[in-house]
Formats: sequence, structure tokens, C-alpha cells
Amino acid sequence: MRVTEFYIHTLREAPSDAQIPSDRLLRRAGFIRPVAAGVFNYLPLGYIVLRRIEQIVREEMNAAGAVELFMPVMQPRELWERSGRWDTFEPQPLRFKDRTGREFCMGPTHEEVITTLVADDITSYKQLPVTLYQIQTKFRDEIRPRGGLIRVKEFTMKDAYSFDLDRAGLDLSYDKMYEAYVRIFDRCGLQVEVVLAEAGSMGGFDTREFMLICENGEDTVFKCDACEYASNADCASSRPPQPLPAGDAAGPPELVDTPGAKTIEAVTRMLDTTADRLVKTLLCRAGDRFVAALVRGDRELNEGKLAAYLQTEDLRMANDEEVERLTRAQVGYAGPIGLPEAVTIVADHEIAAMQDCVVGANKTDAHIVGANVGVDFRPDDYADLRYVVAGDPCSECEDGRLQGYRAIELAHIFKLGTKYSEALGALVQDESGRQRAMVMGCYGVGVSRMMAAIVEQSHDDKGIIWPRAVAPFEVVILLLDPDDADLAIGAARLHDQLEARGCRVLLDDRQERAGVKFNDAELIGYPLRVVLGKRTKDSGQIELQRRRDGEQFNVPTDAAADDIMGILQEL
RNA sequence: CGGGGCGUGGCGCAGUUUGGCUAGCGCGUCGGCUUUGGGAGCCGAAGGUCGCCGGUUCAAGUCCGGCCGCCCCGACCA
Repeated sequence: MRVTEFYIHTLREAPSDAQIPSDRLLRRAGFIRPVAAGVFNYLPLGYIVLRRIEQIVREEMNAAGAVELFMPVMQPRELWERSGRWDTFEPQPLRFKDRTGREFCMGPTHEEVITTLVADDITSYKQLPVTLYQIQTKFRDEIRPRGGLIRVKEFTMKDAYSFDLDRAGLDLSYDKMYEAYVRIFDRCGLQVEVVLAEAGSMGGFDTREFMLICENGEDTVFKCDACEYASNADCASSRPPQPLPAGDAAGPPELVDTPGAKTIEAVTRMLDTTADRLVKTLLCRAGDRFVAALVRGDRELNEGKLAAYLQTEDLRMANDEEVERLTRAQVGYAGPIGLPEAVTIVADHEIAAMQDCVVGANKTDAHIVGANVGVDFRPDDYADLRYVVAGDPCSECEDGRLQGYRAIELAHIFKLGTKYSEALGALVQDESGRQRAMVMGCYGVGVSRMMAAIVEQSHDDKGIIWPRAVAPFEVVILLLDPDDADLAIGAARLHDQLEARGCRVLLDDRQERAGVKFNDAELIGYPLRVVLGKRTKDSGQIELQRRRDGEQFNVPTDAAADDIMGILQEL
């Protein structure tokens, strides 16, 4: 390929609204251009990279025994009614009606479609296991797109779905996908961390996320500094402290006036104490009952953990009116002492290690000091209810500490169980002739997000540094003097020889000054640069430079093609 | 949706405070000459409803109101 016959449009300066390196560089180098917030063009360079990533994914999926298919973007409402997700999926799918008034959504995911498909085709356990996948554009009406390709409304995703007769089969299918993912990221040069994760709106268990640690990521992961433990912040847990023995109370609790002190900060200031001596009482509504969640004053309640403990999906914070009814006080003074019997009290493990603490009095403008667990109030149960913070002790080893990192989520794998197969009637007969719901797994890779992640991980102040496997071209030949017939012929010959050897090579034959070509080559980030200029003629040597580290090589002109192929093999 | 910032040729910006005459600058683009191993020089040229609508005024890029778009921070996810 020649630059003059291709489509390369770099920008001298980065667009001013591009903030993070991947967005800045991908746009400046002419890989992507925004069309609307969270909606992008992939220009020819960007599209090559996207397809190369897709191809790696495809090869590894096939190698793992998955079979590719292609499903529609538009999905009828009825399908989503059957799974119960039409009104609950977040963010709400983009919806529209066709000319007859039939409602559809733009598929944000494909459990409904694939489960229905497989339900029709597969009726016997003998036809299992099956794993199907597609690489397709997904639509999510994100509340806020951001960070270039990191979070967008329209993106390329590989989604795979496994169907097994039982849990043991699912475990095998899941492990195969896990291994395939490890290979995918390895081939793309991405150093990912596999972390424990929550299932979110997909529903499921044993979920793992493949994360790239990166300051521009939107997720937070916690890793133990001593063992292998790594988890998304949403579900990270720390080792609970030793509970204090009961009966160590310093004295009886005392009601104190705290006029206007409705927040942890106000209470600590007014009582001249610290937040870790306060018990925060958060009233929640779970289904039709109320729960009081207790966490230390300086901690954040993790609603996901509480919902998991309560085994409900229907959990929310109580509203002001409910709080006032339960506490018979204004919002801001809830406490565990004297709540109605019907309110279940669940305390975070840390509460058991506190003594003489401050709690809300369930009375407007008042708190209770010197309150003690087991004496003045008794939680119905203890559980892990809080978000961990950096420095917390690891839950999995003796003396490790958790450290927090920002990360980009690149892939997510779940065990779904029978949630969708039951709802959508994906049943098979087992050996005994009984109907059983197929056991499903679901496995997603953010293909277009990977492109941004690679750039985030691999760039310098001059531009992108593509790993060879996904680079738009492996080699760029800079013909510095296109008007010199000898050089032009030599460059064309070298280009053709490399192409004949299967090399993805680009010849920069533009009428541009050397500096423009050098700078564009570094910005675009080809792994290997070949320069043909006056010096080539004088020395009989062709100059090569490796993008990653700037390492230079000189090879004799006549054997250049083979030498270049050799150097490429080592990249 | 809440909070903050920003909308002026393809890209980056000035001008808006204090309204005033043909709306400027750099890059890029087109033509010409020179130059030619790290984003060239000179000459000439094209390209803009100043985000949109309405209002104030003799006069609006500039003041007022409404709307739209984009970016960043918070609740979601590949």
C-alpha cells in the first residue's frame, strides 16, 4: 500500500476536547473521528486495527471450540418481555418502533436472542455443549460517554454464550473461555489483571473481569500486595477485625443534644470525636421490608453487598418519608437503638470491634454516645457490607494489604446458570428423559475498547507504539526523495518484495519534507520504520528503526527485504 | 440527571470585559517559484450563517432570554 493511494490524515495539533492519551493520539493520528458524543468514525487506519483485534479474538475463540454466528441489532420487545428485562435493563436500551408500530430495541446484549435460537435448535443433551459467539456492534445509551473509545454508545463487542447440561459442563466451558481470553490479551500485548467482579444487570456468578491497570480507567480494582487476591472495588472484601469481647463497656449510654447535626461530619465536629467512633445507620427498603445497615462512620455502605446478603435484587435506600416514619425523627438521626421490631439490623463486621460509639438517637437533634454492641443494641446479623479502602488487610492472606488502582475493563465472563434458559424455555432432555434448563455462561470482550486500551498502555510523547500483531502496518518505508528516480524505484521494489513475503507494508511516497514523514510515522506508530534517502544511495545501507525503543539497524540494500523480515520476527 | 467548563473556516486559537466600520492569526488546503534526512521560505488564492432561535439597539461575535451541542467530575458497564 502507498500513502498516496490510501487515506491518512493526521492533525498537527490534538483536538482540544480530547483529554486522555488514547483519544488524543487516535484522533490526531487519524484512526478515529467523533461523530457525536460517544459515536465514532473508524477511519481506514483505525478500521484495520479494529479488524486485526477482531481476528485475534476470532482465532482464539475458534481454537477454544466456539462457533461464530451473527445476530441482529434490532430485537423485538416481546423477547425482552419474556426475560423480564424490557423495563429493568440499565442503561435502558435504545428503543424505536417500525412502521407498523411494533417495538424494538437496539441490542445492548444478546442473551434473549441467542437463548431463543438455541432453545429451538437444541433439544437433547447429546447436542451439548455448545458455545456460540459473534462480533458485532452493540448499542448502549450510556448516561455519559467519555474518554474517547473507552465509554461510548456504539461499540464493537465479541459476545459468546455457552450452553451445557449441568454445572460441571458449564465450569469446563467457562474455563475454556477464560484460557482463550488470556491468550487474546497476550497476543494483543495487553498486560491484564483478572479480578473478581460483580455480575451487574446480566445476573450470574463466578464472574471475572479482565482489567488493564491504567490511570484513565473508570473502574477501581484492589490488589493484595502479598498474595494473588485481586477484585473489582465493587466486591472487594477485607479481613474483618477481631470482635471485641462483650462486657467491656465503659459506662451506660448517654443521650446528647446535637442540634442540626445531620451528617457524620457535623456530628464529629459537634461532639469533638472522629468518624471511626460513629456508627452510621442506613435504612434501606428490600422488597416490602426494611433493613437497617450499620457501618462505621468513616465507611461507605456497599449496596451491592447488602443486596447480595439479603438475596434480593430489589433494594434501595429508604426515602425521607420512610426514614421519618421508622425513626420518628428527621432524616439524619437514625440509630440502631429503639428501631421498630420489624426492621432487621445488619451490621458490618467492623461494628463488632467498636466500643463506646456514637449512634443516632432516633430523635431529632440528638445522638447517643457511649453505646455498645451487644449491650445497648444487638444486630440481627453481621456481614461484609462496606467498600474497602486502600490499606485494608487482605481477606485471603495473613499480612497483605489491599492497594487500589484505576483500571479499564476489557472483558467480563459470567456463569449465568439457568436464568435465561428457564425464562425463555431453553430446555433439553437429559439421559433419563427429563426436561432440564440448559446451564449458560456468557463472555464479553470490548473489542473497540481494547484498541483504546492498547494505546493507553503503549505510547510515548511522540505518538502511538503499536504491538506488531495489531499494528495497521508492520513496516513503513519513508521515501524521502520521491523525485529521485533511483530511490523511488528502489523503494517500490523493496515494498513489493516485502509484500510478496506477506509483510503488511506501507510506502510513504508523498511529496512531503522528511520531517513530516518522520513525525507522522512516529505519531501513527508503525513498529518498524525503513528510511530511503540520499544516505541510502551513498552508503548502500538502508536504515531501520524500531518504534518501541528507537533502536537503529543498518542493512545492506540488496538483501534488505529478508533482513527486514528477520527483524520483524523478533518484534 | 446534578455540578463545572466550552462553542468563531478542516485543526489550534485571538477578538466578547467596555457593542462600532471589509471578523483576524498560526497550521492545513489550492496555484507559482525556490528549498529538500526531523513538521521549509517567499508571492498569490480559496474557505466562516461567529452553535441555533428570539430580544435590546441606529448598530450584536460582543448585551439579555431560551434552546442545542461538546468536554470534564458524580450514579452504570465491554
